[in-house]
Amino acid sequence: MTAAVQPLRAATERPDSTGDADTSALDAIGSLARETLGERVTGELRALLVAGRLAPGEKLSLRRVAEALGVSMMPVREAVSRLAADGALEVLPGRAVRVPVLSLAQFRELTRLRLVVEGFAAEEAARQATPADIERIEAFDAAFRQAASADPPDSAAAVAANRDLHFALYEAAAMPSLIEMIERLWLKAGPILNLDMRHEPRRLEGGSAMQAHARLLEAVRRRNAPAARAALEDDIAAAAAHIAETGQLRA
Amino acid sequence: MTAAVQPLRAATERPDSTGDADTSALDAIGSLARETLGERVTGELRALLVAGRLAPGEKLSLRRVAEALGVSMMPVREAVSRLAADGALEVLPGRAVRVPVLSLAQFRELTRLRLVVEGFAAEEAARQATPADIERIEAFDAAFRQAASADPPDSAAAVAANRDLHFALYEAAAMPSLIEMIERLWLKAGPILNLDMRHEPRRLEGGSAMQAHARLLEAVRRRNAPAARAALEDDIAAAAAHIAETGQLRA
DNA sequence: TGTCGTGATCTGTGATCACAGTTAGGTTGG
DNA sequence: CCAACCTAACTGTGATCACAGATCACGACA
Repeated sequence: MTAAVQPLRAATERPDSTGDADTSALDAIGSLARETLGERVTGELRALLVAGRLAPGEKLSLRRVAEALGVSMMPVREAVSRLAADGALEVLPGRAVRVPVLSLAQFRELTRLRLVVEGFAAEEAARQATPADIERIEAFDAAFRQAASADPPDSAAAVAANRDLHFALYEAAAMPSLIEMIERLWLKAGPILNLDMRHEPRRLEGGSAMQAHARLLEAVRRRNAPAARAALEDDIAAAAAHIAETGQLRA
Repeated sequence: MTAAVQPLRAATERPDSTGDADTSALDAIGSLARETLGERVTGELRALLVAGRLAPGEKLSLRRVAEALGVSMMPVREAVSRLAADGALEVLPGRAVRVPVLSLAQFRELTRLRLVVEGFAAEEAARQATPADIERIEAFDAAFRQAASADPPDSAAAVAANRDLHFALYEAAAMPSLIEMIERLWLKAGPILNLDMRHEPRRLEGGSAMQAHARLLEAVRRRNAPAARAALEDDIAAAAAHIAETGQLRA
């Protein structure tokens, strides 16, 4: 019950070995600052959350997570503190820490904010995207199509590709704080959105996501900011509508 | 050098004594959850940051802050972790933790995001505001006018009233996650914005802020969402322009 | 058989200790 | 008089211990 948390691999591995293809070796030297254990745990939990690997309402135990990750309780406390500050986790007064269960109203608010913020990001991306940016987005789009069109659909790969696709778009806007904002929104909405996709991979077959992505890409290629926003809004709204209908949300 | 941090008052005071007039006694019992020490420290530091009491580049020492607040180092660590996760504080690799120094580009990005997000909040507030909401905003507006019109201007009071005015408006939108987003933005921009106002209270005399507030209030009273957005955008843009010209921002 | 009490076990929170790395200041050698 | 070294004090990070409170299961009583 307690978790899909797995041991952190190779504590000695170079922290900058995460394949950011566009960072030069020189930049890597500058940020040679070793990743702290707490940051590593935070990243691990964040990944689990946006991927929907941690279900809403699921309880986490600091000691359990610490043991599973092979570290002391201390870094886990730090990670949970950060995530709780973001609303990505919830720590009940005297109880345990758990993944928040969103009410329908909260989910609707989150969706409205995503429309505003990610819509703005899409506009800006359409204006600023370089050919290299567009190529990256196209690559993730292809990966998403493949995962979603498979039989049966590879939901885990689709979730990952969808995330990569969206953030490749947002990164094209070249606004770091904006990306942080969007990551926070995804952290909150991720558990329901992607848990659902994991449970009902058939949703992918409708193809509404693939269609929206196609329109989005075309708009970005033509530098049509309003069209990019519209396509992205459709993508978000379609997924949200499905969740609001079938998802398990609190009253 | 190290800080305007002051001891936490009355550790035994009831946490639910914050006057939420619209919560029934029964609900208050439910949320009797005592505020944790770490949360209290977080709140203290947040207040100092948005008020510009902590200057950009100023270094903080966990032990110093802990001693000043009369608590152990532990709660301070938690608070700093949270604020660092939000980008409101910055912890150098092997050095100390300090208030981030924004570059001009970062400040401009922050301003653009504020225009998008707070502009949306103003629109929504104009649509949803109740008479009670409007009264609260008017009260803070009056306080701001008084502080800004005094000779010499009471910059500290003006900063506080300005903050209260803006957040009273945003709270009228009744979107909790939206308010969290805006608080995060203020946390990042607060140090420069309000440090400057503290150093150059003459800026208040121009009256551009008061004028924008007046237009904002009038728009909200008439439920004119676009006008409210426009007025707020002018308010933000005017202050930002002043900072970008005279503020001390990194290249 | 149903219900309440009770203790063992778990929870997060806070404090204290230990440590490696950096910084700054003072001293010594040129 | 200047520069370089070197030591002492400080930094955040991580681990371990102690504690109050909540949960849950088991058992006794009605």
